[in-house]
Amino acid sequence: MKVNNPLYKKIGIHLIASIFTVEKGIVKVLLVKRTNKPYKDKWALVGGALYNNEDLEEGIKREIFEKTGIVGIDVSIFKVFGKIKRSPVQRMIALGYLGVIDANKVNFLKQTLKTSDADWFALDNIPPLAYDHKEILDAAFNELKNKIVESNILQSLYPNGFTMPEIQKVYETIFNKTIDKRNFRKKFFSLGIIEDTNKYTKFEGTKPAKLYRFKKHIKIKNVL
Amino acid sequence: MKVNNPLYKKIGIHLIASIFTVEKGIVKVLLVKRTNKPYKDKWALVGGALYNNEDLEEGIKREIFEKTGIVGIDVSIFKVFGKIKRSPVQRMIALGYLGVIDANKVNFLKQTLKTSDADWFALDNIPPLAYDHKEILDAAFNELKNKIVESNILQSLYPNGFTMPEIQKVYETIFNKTIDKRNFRKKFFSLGIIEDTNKYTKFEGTKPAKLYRFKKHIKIKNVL
DNA sequence: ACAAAAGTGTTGACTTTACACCCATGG
DNA sequence: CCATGGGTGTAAAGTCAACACTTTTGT
Repeated sequence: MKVNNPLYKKIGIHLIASIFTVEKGIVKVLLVKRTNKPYKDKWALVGGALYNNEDLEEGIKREIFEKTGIVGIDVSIFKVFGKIKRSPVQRMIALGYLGVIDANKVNFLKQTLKTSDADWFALDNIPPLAYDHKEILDAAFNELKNKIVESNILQSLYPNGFTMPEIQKVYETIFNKTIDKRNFRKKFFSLGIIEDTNKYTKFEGTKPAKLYRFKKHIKIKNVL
Repeated sequence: MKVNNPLYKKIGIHLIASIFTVEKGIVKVLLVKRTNKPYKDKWALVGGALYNNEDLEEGIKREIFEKTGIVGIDVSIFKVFGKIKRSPVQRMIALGYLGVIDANKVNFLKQTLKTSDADWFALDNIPPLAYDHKEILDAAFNELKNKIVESNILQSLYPNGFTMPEIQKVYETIFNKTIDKRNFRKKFFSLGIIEDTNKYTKFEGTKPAKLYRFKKHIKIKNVL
């Protein structure tokens, strides 16, 4: 069978990742500078167009690799952006992806075939972005706030475990408010997504802090 | 600018709606029988391919109209289905939509240019479906259970208001369990999405039941 | 007057929030 | 010995689940 109706042609899929990190009380997102038209020399979220011979997951990972050199990052889809003119070239539907990594444990390329620069940007200091990427970024940050409550999305920030004070600070940063430490511990532990190691390490204080880690497999809560 | 990379071509978007109704304690979904290849003469969810000159919302409404004659139905996107071989014709990404209407207040066409039949099917009596529509339907029903908890998605079932006993029955049907009526009233009212009318009507009993209605503007929590 | 469904409150279990002091370590 | 952040419990308020009787109407 062949597709003949011209209205069905010339549609593409953008896979666009908002990759966040949290550092010293600041949430940052990874942006790259484009070298190609359209939006040449503009900053943009990491991503690009899906190939017709790859699955979505493959596609977003390939795009992240091509534009940053980063491999092994977990991202998940959270929203669809479909306005007719969101791309000036041809009709493109964007699938928004969300991920979190530790800026200190990842190396990314400053330049690739399609980018001339890459960097972390604090959310209150975002330069003008290509396409509708600002809208996508805002939606992604909003989704991040939902996701950290009952998932292990922060696991990639702490592959080797974390202390309560430090992860509490991440929550406080993302939610932009302070949380009582006794209540935070009780709640966070009772979610059942973390477990005790028997190690200790230091965060900000002089007293060693207990090290926790995310459980490997988190069961997703069903409404029913 | 032109798109040259052949890997970017030959991708299309399916817009696929799972349209539910609830009747006499049974949840049903609207299916249509296809007259075109592929999956000729198979039952399918309502939907089709997006045109490159229409917004997503326009597209799904056009598809619903073309395949059923129904207008004015509200649907919202809930998930993306992107496996490479989900369509045998060419690469298609499906956007899954979800809606609810009252089967008694809507008329749909048994035949259209692209369908030879249409009907409501109880969820435990679904025929073999085209494409991956069974998977889409299952995901949609699951999403329906989430959505009815904190949205006015059932509004279309009751444009003129509803009584507590009748809407409780809808909840019990969808969740397939009984609910204490005192607790149901308290919870449902406290959600803040409905309001009192001062009318009364009859449901199953002889005693008139108070009529409630959904508030006009509820912000709906979308998963996607 | 009776059948059938509508309507209404209270209690105990559990969850969430607010709040203050001692502990371990490095300098 | 003191400064710094790490670590801990309890009580009050709010939320959720279980449970039984009275009211209104049609026949």
